[in-house]
Amino acid sequence: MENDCESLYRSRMGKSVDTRLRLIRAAEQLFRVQGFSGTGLKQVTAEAKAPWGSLYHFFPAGKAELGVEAARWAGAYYAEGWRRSFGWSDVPGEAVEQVFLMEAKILEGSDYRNGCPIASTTLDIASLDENLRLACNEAFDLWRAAIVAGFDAHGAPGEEAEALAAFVLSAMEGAITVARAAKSPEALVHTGRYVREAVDRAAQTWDESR
Amino acid sequence: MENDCESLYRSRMGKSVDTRLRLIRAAEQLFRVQGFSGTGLKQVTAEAKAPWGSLYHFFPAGKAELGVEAARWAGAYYAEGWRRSFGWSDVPGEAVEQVFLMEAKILEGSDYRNGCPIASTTLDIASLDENLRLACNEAFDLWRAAIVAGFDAHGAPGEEAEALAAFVLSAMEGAITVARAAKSPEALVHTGRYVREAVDRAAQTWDESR
DNA sequence: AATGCGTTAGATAGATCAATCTATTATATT
DNA sequence: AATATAATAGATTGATCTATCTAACGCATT
Repeated sequence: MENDCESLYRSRMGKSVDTRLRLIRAAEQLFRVQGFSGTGLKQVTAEAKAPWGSLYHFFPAGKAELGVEAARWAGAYYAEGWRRSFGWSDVPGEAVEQVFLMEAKILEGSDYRNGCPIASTTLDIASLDENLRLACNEAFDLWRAAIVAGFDAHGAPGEEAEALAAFVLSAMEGAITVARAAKSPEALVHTGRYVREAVDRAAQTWDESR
Repeated sequence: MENDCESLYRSRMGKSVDTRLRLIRAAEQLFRVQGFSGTGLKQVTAEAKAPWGSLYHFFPAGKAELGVEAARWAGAYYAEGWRRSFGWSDVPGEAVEQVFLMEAKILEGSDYRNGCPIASTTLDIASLDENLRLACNEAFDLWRAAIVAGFDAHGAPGEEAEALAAFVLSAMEGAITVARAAKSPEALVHTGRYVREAVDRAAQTWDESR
């Protein structure tokens, strides 16, 4: 419903959407580095090169609303990343491990600052703001669904695909956290290997001829 | 060095250590619920029922120092928990899965507020304060070492024990995060099961007769 | 040209933040 | 008992935070 309004809105207006999107993306990037609570709105407008007045023009409910939109944006964007990753290999375990290794590269390339905006927002605010918690959960759910779809395409039974995807997503999120604390890719590399083995083993029982 | 000073200090003084420890524990608990940046020092003193002046008496460097001590306390405390958990079962995979299920109970019993103080501090501040990052990393390292010791006791080769422990720890941290966003134990239950299977499979190759 | 609306612009308020400061109370040692 | 030091107590400061407010600007359509 709101999405329909939004896309209609976007098709009519031009420049303003840029500002709105720049604010969302700046928030999302800052939340990755320093969390939701650690990020000030002044900093968001500065990073987005957006005027202060525009922030409350586009997000009348303030920081919480911006957080929800940042979570939605990250949810949709990285779900697409997961979808693409399953095209990297016909072996689902291999594709999943590649995501871990790619994430390790991203962390290394950003001095371990470029983490997950959903995880940091969840740990900061999920217990205090129900709307933000739901937005974070929906982002995780989109990612989980993308992983499930990747397993489904290889004939995985629905229930196993769901459980396995929850495991893959959890392992990824935790490995990012541990790797950031250590400033080392080790957690991602080791976790990625064990996750791949688990996926490969599960995939052996799947019916590829479906 | 500082630890020697501290224990000497503690053996002489009585009540003050209570206050100091109450501040650390209050900080640790608040960081779990709402993260490092989301927690105000006023709130810490209120929760600890400690006078404001005592905070800067015991932690002259302020919030960062309190965060380091909270991370150290959590590191030592939960390392002991991991150590105990390996006494719960002779099968290491079973013991590890029990930790996942116990964590699920802790989350359920706290309305999914009682998360990991190290993870939330890492995602909030690890990129901005090197001392805090190191303290978080040391906490994760203590936990990882405790898990390694559990595997070693079953004859695991050192290198495999290290990698497997990094995987177990990452999966646990991520599952807590995802479970909190969902307000559901599912991520912990599913992740715990796949982690147990991975540990069991690895343990089959270990020499129990050492 | 005039009108209307979306957007920009930034000053400002009011609350809260971390941190500093002085003074008082409690405790241990001499 | 006297002294020194640790700990308590809380007022206060200056910075920063979120949010509100008014005014101006840009750009359509009329």
